[in-house]
Amino acid sequence: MREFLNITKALADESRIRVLFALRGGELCACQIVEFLALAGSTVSKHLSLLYQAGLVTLRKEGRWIYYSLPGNQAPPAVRSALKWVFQSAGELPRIAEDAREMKRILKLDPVVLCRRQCKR
Amino acid sequence: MREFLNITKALADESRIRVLFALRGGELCACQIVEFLALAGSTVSKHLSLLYQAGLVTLRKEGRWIYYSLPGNQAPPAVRSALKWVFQSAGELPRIAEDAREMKRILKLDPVVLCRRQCKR
DNA sequence: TCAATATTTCGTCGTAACGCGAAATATAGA
DNA sequence: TCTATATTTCGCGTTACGACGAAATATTGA
Repeated sequence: MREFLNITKALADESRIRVLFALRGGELCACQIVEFLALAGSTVSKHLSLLYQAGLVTLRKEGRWIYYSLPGNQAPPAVRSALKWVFQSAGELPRIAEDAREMKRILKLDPVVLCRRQCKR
Repeated sequence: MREFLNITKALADESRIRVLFALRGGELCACQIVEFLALAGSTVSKHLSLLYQAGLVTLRKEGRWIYYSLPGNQAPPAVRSALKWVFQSAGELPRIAEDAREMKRILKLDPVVLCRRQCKR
């Protein structure tokens, strides 16, 4: 039950839903997600941690970057079906469409530049 | 987005998930759900209100009783698929199995007796 | 109409969640 | 080794949520 509620609680926040959709385009490093959500790095880190604990995202460390992505077929059935449900049910929402456009902009930027800009603050 | 989050937020609580499963056996009046959750009537009312606002349950008033049930095929797709997901993903949890046994006990009782008992408190 | 009763709404309290900035951790490269 | 940088952890304020009891609302039946 705890595990199942970890999933539902992780899904009960707009920022985290938006991250899941953003990851549909492929893996993203933390600094790209910070830029995308336009929240403090520490806040985004917490959101990603909750998604990770629920099993809704996986991560890959490469040097000092951490790349997040959606889990593959090895994920538990509850996670797989949760993601399937979210993508089917919320995929047409206006906010998600806007986010997709914003994501295109971010992907054109160099992650190195993003990180530097965020550290400056 | 608001509507979608109403659903995910409604699912992010153990009591409300348990109610959804309880309703799989058919409609229940509020006093039966109070007995089932073993919480204050006002608390249960709030839970049911959240589920109702999310569209995850429907209600039917009959005299001074209010019967809650799962929505039928007229429910929006997001709601239908949410319920399908919940029932598939959490159906095997131990807590849900215990609840099913407890529900059998409650169904043997007369709702009138339950209500009277709760009003006495 | 009046009393009983089924359910909700209101006011309050304690706890959990979201937000931030500052400090801590970890890695890369000079 | 030392510095820059990418990310997380920590501490704290504010807001949201779940719990309760008391009061309010609505309906039935005497």
